[in-house]
Amino acid sequence: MSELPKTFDPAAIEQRWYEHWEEQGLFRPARPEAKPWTIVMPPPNVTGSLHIGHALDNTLQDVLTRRERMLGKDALWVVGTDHAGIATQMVVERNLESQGIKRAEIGREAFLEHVWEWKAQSGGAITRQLRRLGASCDWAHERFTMDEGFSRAVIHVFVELYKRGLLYRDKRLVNWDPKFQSAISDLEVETRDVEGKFWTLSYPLADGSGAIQVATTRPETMLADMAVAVHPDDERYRALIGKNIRHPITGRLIPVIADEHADPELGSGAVKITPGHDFNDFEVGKRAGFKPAEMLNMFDAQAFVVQTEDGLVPQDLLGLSREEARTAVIKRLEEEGALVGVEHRVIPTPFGDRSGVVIEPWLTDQWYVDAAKLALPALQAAKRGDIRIVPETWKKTWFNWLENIQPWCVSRQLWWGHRIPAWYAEDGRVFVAESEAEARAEAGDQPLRQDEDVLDTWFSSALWPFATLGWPEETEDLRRHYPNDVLISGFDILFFWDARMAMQGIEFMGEVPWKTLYLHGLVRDAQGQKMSKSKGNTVDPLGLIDKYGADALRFTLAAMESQGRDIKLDEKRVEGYRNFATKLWNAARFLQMNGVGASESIAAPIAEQPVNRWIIGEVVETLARLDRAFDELRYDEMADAIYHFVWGTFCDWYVELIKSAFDDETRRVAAWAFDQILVMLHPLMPFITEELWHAMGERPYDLIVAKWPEPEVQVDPHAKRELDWLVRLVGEVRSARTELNVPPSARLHLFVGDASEETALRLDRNHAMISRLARLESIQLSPFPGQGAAQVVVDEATYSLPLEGIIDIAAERDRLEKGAAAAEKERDSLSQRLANPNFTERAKPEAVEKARFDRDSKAAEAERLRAALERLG
RNA sequence: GGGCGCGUAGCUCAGUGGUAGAGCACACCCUUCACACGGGUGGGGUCGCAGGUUCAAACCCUGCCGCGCCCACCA
Repeated sequence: MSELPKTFDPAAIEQRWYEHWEEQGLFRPARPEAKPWTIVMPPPNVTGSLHIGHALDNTLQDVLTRRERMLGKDALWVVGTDHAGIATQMVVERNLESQGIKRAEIGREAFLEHVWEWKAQSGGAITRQLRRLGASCDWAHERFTMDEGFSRAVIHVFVELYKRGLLYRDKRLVNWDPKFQSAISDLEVETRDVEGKFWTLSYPLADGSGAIQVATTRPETMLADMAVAVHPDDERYRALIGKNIRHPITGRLIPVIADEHADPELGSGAVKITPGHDFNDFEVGKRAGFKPAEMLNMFDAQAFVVQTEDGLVPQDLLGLSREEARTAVIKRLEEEGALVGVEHRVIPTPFGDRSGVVIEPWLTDQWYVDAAKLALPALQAAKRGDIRIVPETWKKTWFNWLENIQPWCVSRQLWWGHRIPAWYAEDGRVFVAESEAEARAEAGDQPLRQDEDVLDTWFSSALWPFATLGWPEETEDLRRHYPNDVLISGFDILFFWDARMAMQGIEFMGEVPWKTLYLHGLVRDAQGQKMSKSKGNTVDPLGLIDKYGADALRFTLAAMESQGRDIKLDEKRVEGYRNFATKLWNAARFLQMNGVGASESIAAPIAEQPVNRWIIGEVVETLARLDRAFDELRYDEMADAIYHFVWGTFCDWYVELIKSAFDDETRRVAAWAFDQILVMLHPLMPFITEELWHAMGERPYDLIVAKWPEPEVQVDPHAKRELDWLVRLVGEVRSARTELNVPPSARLHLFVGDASEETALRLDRNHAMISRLARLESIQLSPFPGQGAAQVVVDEATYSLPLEGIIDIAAERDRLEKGAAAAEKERDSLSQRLANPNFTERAKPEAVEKARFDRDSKAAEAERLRAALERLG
């Protein structure tokens, strides 16, 4: 046992304990016989740094993991990092550019070397930061989405999906990011409203018989127009269907076609069709018989105007950006008198979520996963309950998304990532294989060229729950730890990651990846604003850890985590829980000073004294609350249960009470109860609890691997009632003292009237404690004979506190009057209810019974208070 | 246009059918021998609005108002 310093300094203990746990292998002690329990950490970006969202996510995971470990299970928390294709490539590219190095100039291999170098340099940051938070993951088996084994799994999945017909190459419109010059998936597109214009243009009929008006928000794409569509039922245009239009700028002859896409209600009812640059028009174009390969394209990869296949784009427009082209096109139309009208309008516009530039629908060859086929089992799994989704409200979102899922574009025109295992022969044939050798074996003797593209980062991270366990090898870990027990993630990656994991997990493992999916909200600032670097309102979790300790931050995040709601983080809360840690620290100091050490037994000690029997019962009840909160994944409830027990029950009452009676029994019970606190609090506050665990005495093992309590003892109802009475009595006396302005230092005599035998016994048993807490000089079992006393009523008895002339009679009368009136009001309202036959006949008998009991006790209390008023004179 | 959620004490949030809760903030008192990062006592809410169901509604139902998020191709 070591003596504790006066104040708790988290910085002094956190690193020491973390290193100890890790060095001793305590995050995953060998437990081959134990029941496995598994969770995988959403892999953070390898070159990223810990933000408050990570802190929340990983706190929630660590809390569960630590408890499961204490429950004796083989608790495995898989940890690793993600190569984060676009994000990482972007950072490295920017770094190189600041040194004047261009990616395109140095080439693929040299660039990748730079990325690996950057990974080596900055890749450890986030894992070091996770350690500071106290994350007890299995570092010994840390993974990376581009490590050798994982990459093998990724390639294997690609090839398998291809063989199963679930993955294919296709030419169609994709969301093209002109900044990254890569395709991105639907999910990476963010639609934002932008102030724009809505132009109405006049397209002349080729035969000179008139013109059709069309409207557009993107006039520049008219350079690739291939038709004008009208609704087949639209009488106004029926005669024009099949006629040609001479395009006002290119002179291209384009047909007027009939298609239901044209909405007669909108604009003129006629719409220009640009299949190569608009998703709707692409479909219309296909219906009109255009093959994707024939669709006109007028942009290069950076969205600058290029010549169309038919060579009809005027020379002066070539090389312009989208914005310049728009201006130029409008100017020309104006000059030709083809511009009919302009109105201002809010245009929903697609942006790349990372690049922030406007996304261009662009015609390219890409690899697609048949997501609809993979989604079906994931959908059913949640419907059947094989995946329990918490909070349940997300179920509907899950269904809705999976039911309407579109093909998933998985190829990216990047260099950093898993290169697509497809090889092209000169004759155009494609060979998908796990290695070039295999492809060559299939292709025979001819030159092969590997696909230049890499896979979407999420394609690989979707395999996280099983590829980290050794798949496709049939390892022991895989057998024991798949499916995982829980997945904890922010709802912002529900589609990106969670749903894809479910899809891939079921496809390749035949089972859901996890039994429970817990979704938490976003961490916002104290004003409820989304945190962002540009707004400058981010909260640095490491700064908070420096200032208040990791335990305080963890406790705050858990306490504020309530059923997936967003968290408004206020530093005051962190401060408050730091204070809580200090409170616990000082309770430990107090116990130490009074000869309380480590408990000799795990089982609750035998106790005679009510105060000790009571606190044992309170531990048992707190444990039950805590276990329930864990079952329901209610982190706020976990925090609330332990916080109120430690501060409100243990420190405020038990410790205060036992100050007057430190005997051996009390020492044993206090030691046991405090040990239970350390165990129960450990998942939330691992550092301080481990420190105190050892500070309290010699231990055969560390707290991190201590046994989670099992409720072996019963609550003693007698002790509970007795202490409840004691707390109320002390409270009443304190309240009277304060309200009558009795100096805190004054010690009063207490006279007790109408005490039952039980009350007399209780007063006798707890004499010292009551006197101490209520600051009494004496307690006498007889009514106060004189006048001028403050009086309080607790149950059947009336207690008088003579104040020898210092009492303010008027104040005391007010106080008693207020109490009596309150009791009478409640009595009357209950009487009224009981007088209603509808209530007594239809309400549940227990409710009626309770109402009667409450009415009677309120009536009695009112009577006693009235009597006290009488006595006051 | 669809879907989800929120509106309870000054602030942040629990509470989901039986007499309104917590933390912080606020007021007053206290250098009581673990702790002022503390102790004691107290003030403060017609539970967004309006209907309905029920013996009984903050809680269930309907509508409305306000706020937020997600999904969706209105040219």
